[in-house]
Amino acid sequence: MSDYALLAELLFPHIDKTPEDYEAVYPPRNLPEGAKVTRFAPSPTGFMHLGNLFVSMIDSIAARDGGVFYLRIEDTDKKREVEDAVERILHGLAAFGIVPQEGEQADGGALGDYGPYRQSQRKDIYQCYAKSLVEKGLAYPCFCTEEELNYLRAKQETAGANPGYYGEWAVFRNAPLGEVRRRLRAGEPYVLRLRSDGSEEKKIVVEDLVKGKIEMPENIMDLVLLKADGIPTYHFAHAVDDHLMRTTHVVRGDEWIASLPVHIALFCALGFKAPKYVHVSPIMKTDGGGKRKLSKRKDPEAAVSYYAEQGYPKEGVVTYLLTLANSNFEDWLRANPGKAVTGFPFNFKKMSPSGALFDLAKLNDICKNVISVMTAEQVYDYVMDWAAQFDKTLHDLFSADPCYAKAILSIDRGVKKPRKDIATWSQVLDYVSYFYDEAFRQRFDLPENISAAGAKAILSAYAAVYDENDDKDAWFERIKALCEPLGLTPNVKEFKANPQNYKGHVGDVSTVIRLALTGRENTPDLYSIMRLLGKDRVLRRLNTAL
RNA sequence: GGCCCGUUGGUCAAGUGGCCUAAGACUCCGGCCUCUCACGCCGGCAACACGGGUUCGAAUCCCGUACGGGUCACCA
Repeated sequence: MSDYALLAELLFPHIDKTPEDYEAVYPPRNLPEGAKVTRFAPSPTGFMHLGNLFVSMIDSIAARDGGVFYLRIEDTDKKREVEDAVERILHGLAAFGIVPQEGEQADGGALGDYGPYRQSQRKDIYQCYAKSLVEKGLAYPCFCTEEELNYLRAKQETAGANPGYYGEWAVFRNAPLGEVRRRLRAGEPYVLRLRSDGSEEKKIVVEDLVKGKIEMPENIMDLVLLKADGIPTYHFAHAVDDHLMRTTHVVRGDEWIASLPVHIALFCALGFKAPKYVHVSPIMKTDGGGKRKLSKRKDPEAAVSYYAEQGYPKEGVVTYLLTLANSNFEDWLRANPGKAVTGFPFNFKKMSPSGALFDLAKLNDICKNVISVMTAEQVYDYVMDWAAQFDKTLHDLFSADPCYAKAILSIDRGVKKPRKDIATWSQVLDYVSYFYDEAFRQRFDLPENISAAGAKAILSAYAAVYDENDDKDAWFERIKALCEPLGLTPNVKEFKANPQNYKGHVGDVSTVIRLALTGRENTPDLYSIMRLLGKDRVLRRLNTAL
């Protein structure tokens, strides 16, 4: 038995499976040609960053056409773990219509044949591959303490060498078997390190699907594979899991690019074929003069939950994100109205290699468009869902009389040029408030060109002739008829041509009425509003406005 | 500092050597429509980071500079 084999047995006596056993348990997936296997692999902190949503969305859309998108929990760092994290992650995704077909579930179970999907439950698998690496002389135990590592770094600094555990500096790289055995017997803690055979002179080349060709020096670090507690580092788990779970495309933030040499080295040492990499740029925001990544600590809009709370329609957020991912998405949407987003021919290569600035104005515009083409019924349902959780006042108002609520939402909806007033559900209460006596605050801010007496005259004259049975034309005729006795003109064009001849025009009349009925100068179509308000409310407001 | 990535209007971006007098969308500003507002329509402001090459010809290819970002853990 070789020293390596001896060492492997010494380190992992309890591991009796071989990599071949696992290969048999997790065979290549039987999928249609070209189908992609993607995964979302968060650590269970429970916090969903906008970037996480962005990546998951890409994962999920890439796995269409017979592929698989699964959720894997990377809980190799117990310090960061949070209760209920998986549930929160799944909720965060589902709120935007993203549902992994496979992987960890909220109830602690899992879907799929390639599990467990929680890294803390895969210890034996990692150790099996670690053992095989030791047998091949590609990994070894290192007994350095934190202090020793600090000392090493200090020494490298004074020597002008690059810091790190590598080459000549790797103290346990060639430790004799006897010493290892002695330390092991003494119960000294150790980590397992890769015995790197890389050379700085040589390059690795990775064809990234968004960044293109990336060339970097080979890895020379004897990086940690297994931590002192026997749990793998991200790098080692990535190689083992993505191979065994047969991931074809790894979509992740581009902060991982720097680790590419390490990952390539690991896939190579383990004898695996590396997946395709899709390194996406972070979503940025401006800060002072420059731009920076959306920060979990400083920016509330970095959290996916923010959009739910603010009441952004999920389709709007997804559309915006998709626009950032593939800028032709908006054009496609316009050309294919009503089609499900899953029909969009998403393309990794159309993703921008540089980071996009988050643009709230654009998001709002998209959301307004999205909501404007919904039916009143749909809007009502969404609003109720949102209000149930975030706005009791609105929820009470809307549930008291659903028909009335839907009638309000129907104004200028379902026509060729629908109104676009609403960007978020949280704006709905303000939008509809004057339809409800409970929420209506009567106030009358006199427009500049109208006197209090003039306004009063208009209101009383109108109250005298108002007829709730008028159709729209009759209604407008009645308002126009009010003009001349009061020194105004019903003809706006005429007014514009000879403003000196009149005190105002019919627009001023309707503005005064509008003000009395709604408390604001700008609203949707007044006639529709009055029909909904009904005779009693109209007359009461007309009479009490001033 | 080493290594890597990026850089077209205020923002997202099209563009893969001649079709670029550089598209479209958002924002902003005019105007039209109009009972107000919104919608819609018409129009406008506004960009290839800089310097060298290669080429008949460069936003596009190469080199350098500047600026921005990332990364150098027993975190992911």
